[in-house]
Amino acid sequence: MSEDFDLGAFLPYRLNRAAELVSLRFAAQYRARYQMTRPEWRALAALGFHGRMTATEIGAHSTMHKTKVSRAVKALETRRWLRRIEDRNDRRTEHLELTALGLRSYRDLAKMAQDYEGELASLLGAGGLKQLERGLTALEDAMLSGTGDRQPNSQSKPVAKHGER
Amino acid sequence: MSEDFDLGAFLPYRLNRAAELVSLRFAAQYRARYQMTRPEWRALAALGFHGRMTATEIGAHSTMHKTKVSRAVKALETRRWLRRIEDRNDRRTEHLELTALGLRSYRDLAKMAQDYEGELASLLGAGGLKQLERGLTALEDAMLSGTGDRQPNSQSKPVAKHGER
DNA sequence: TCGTAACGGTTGATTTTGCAACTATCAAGA
DNA sequence: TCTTGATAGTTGCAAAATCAACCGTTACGA
Repeated sequence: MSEDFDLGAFLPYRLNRAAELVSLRFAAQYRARYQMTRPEWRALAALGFHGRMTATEIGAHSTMHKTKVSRAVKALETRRWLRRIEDRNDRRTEHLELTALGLRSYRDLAKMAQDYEGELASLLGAGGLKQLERGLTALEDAMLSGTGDRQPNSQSKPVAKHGER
Repeated sequence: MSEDFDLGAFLPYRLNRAAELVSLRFAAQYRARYQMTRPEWRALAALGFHGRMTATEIGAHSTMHKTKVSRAVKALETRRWLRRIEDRNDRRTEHLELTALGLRSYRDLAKMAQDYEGELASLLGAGGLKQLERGLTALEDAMLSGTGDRQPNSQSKPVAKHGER
């Protein structure tokens, strides 16, 4: 059966699995506490951590598609956790900023995140954690700078479907 | 703003990002070549690699929800890439097996996967790869054995037999 | 040998996503 | 000024993921 391809060792497979295991557990926490979705938490975290930023910046930062960001922002706005501030020089963009309410929630969630991180760290042990972090750093560097953009077209027959324009 | 929580270093965040970057690029390949979805590729890979197995086993292995597996299997069956084999002792379960056609596609895809893995490895460098792998192993061990909790499945199973490696 | 609970798997409804097309704005030329 | 082409962000819609209920079957204790 197995020829020489080892599925269990295949990096995308392992990474996905790991990411799922790690983030689902945390997602369950903020979901239970605030009924918030993952994109919402991500946007909130970005804003809380970096302070005022635009939707596009949030997207770039958290690798979320702009529609996801748009909807997450709308949801947070509805909760009155953030407000939009227009740019005087460019009326297309809007700067986003957490309200006091939003900031409070952010702090609470950041605390939870830290706790969770500590939990993970102790589960992993110092050695495992360090290796994982280094490995991830290497990967990030490789993926982002190594090949420039993110259009996947290395080898393989393209059967381009949509696309023109 | 930032207090002491560092979003950019938050493990779930980094892992998700990494997993996305790595698997999306590969997903684009098999999608372009065979018009197949991620669950389909996963099911195919599991079957191709492990040989005959049941839908539940596939799910346990690839951490896919049973409905996802069910639909992926149906799709693969429609393509005539797999066949169902009934169990003589238990008429609820069905064993799944790739057809010759399915096996051929699996081999082709496994080849692509290997190529991709090689590409990743060279991007990462020997050191980075090794660290990432070790870190992932540590994480897997920690998450799976460290705390018995499993996914939020309505019908959870008693600790899947992860003969994994 | 019932009755009940659990299991393997499927289906339909609901929610979430991703893509494409759209609005509105800006910027640079001709 | 009038085009043409980007850019920021939103929205409609179709594909995909999730959830809950379901069917037929099996396991097991009373």
